[in-house]
This record gives sequence, structure tokens and C-alpha cells, in this order.
Amino acid sequence: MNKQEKARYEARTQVLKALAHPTRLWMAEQLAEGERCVCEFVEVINADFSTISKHLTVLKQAGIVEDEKRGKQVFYRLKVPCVLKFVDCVDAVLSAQAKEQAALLSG
Amino acid sequence: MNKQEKARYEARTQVLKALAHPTRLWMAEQLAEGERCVCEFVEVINADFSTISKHLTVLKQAGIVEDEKRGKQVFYRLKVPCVLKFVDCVDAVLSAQAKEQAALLSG
DNA sequence: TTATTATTTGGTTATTTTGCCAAATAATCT
DNA sequence: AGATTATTTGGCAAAATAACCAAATAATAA
Repeated sequence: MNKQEKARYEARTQVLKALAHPTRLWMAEQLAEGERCVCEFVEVINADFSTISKHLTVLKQAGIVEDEKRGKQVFYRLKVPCVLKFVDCVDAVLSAQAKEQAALLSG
Repeated sequence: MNKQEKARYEARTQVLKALAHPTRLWMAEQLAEGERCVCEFVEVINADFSTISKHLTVLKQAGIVEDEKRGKQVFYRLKVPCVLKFVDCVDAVLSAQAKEQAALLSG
């Protein structure tokens, strides 16, 4: 693996890392249904607003979301809809694991 | 978000986290082409063999790969092929970002 | 202009992750 | 049995991440 390849894998990893946090993954899914302002997340998520803001910054820097300021509020939008498809595969992994666990217990 | 929902997002996150490391993502992609024994990774990846073994354990515990011991060697296989599709989406994110950067520089 | 609201940024601490080394295990070979 | 090879496990130090608080910014309202 040369330098260029390595750089590519590190870039990919940044995107995955951005989604690899419960709050951020949840927010990304919410944004799939339409834009949200930071204040909406603040109302629903049980964390300091600075924490939420920082999570959104992580998603933004990863290129997953974009933001727009309108008045006093900042709205975030999902930029890359295919992020959703992640979840289907992840759930496939989880259900496969659940089946295995069940088989181990019963048999 | 209730407890059950929260647990679900944490489980999903575990799978994403497992892939969110350059070495692990690369190994997962290699395994998509067919099984590999640990020794093959050790030859190619510039890291201690214990490090490589631990990375494979992370992938295994996330339910992404499975292992089989044959003789002295342990072979790993990709259990959930859809993991590959991650990469397509991730690359879409990256290329969108690259375009933006280019636009910023030129305009 | 001052006050208020919405959000980001800086700083600090706690937690998690990573990677190496050394030691333990397991299978094969002599 | 003892030696060798392949891999995992335990432990530790360094690096990265996460969450909170306080302070800074920005837009609007009074």
C-alpha cells in the first residue's frame, strides 16, 4: 500500500468515523427526512448544545452535511443521501449476529 | 429517543466504528476478494502482528468477519458482503468534497 | 444601544482507541 | 519431548475522542 492509497483509506475512514457515533448517526438519519436547525436537535437530544454543535461540525467536515444560516438559526441538510444505505447493511450485520446468538443459546 | 432506540444506535455504531480505521477497512476490502490468513496480512501491513490480530478481532466482534483455524493458521472471511457498498457511498462523499474544493480554488 | 437568542469556539478533564512489547496458547515438525 | 511457527492475550503509554462549562460571535428585538 503506497502513500496515495494510504491517504485514500484515511480519507474514507474520516467519513466512516463521522457516522460512527450514536448521536451523529441519529442526526444524519433525521436530516434524511429534511433539514433541521440546530435548535431542533438541542430540544430533542439530551446533551449540551455545544456538544451538539460540535457533532454537526464533525459531520460537516466529513462532507456528509452542509449548513446554511437563516436569521439567527443555522440549518443543516444531508448532502449525500446514500449515507442512509449504510444503515441497511449495518442492520444486516446486526441481525446476522442476533441469529447466531440465538442459535448458540438454543442449540 | 427511548432506551431501546438508544441501544440500537449504539449497536449500529459498533459496526461503523469497526470499519472506521484505515487498516481495518483495507482488510475488509481484501477479504471481499476471498479469505486470507492472518499471516498474509502480516506480510503486507506494516504493523506488529499483534496489532493486526487485534484489528481482526474488532472486525470479528462487530460481526463483519468470521474466522476458521486450519492447522497452524487462522483464516478470516467476510461475513457480510454488503460492507463493500459502504465504500461506494464514502467515495461519493469524498468526490463531492473534492469538487467543492476545486470550485473554491478556481472561483 | 442594550438585551436576548442561537450557535460556535476554546479549554479542561475523562474515556476510548491504538500500537507496541512480552508472554501465553496451539498446532506442527524433529 | 523439545523446538518452531502462527496467532492471541495482557499490559502499558501515547494519541484521539467526547462532553461539559465558560466565553465569544452573530443576528434580531426592545
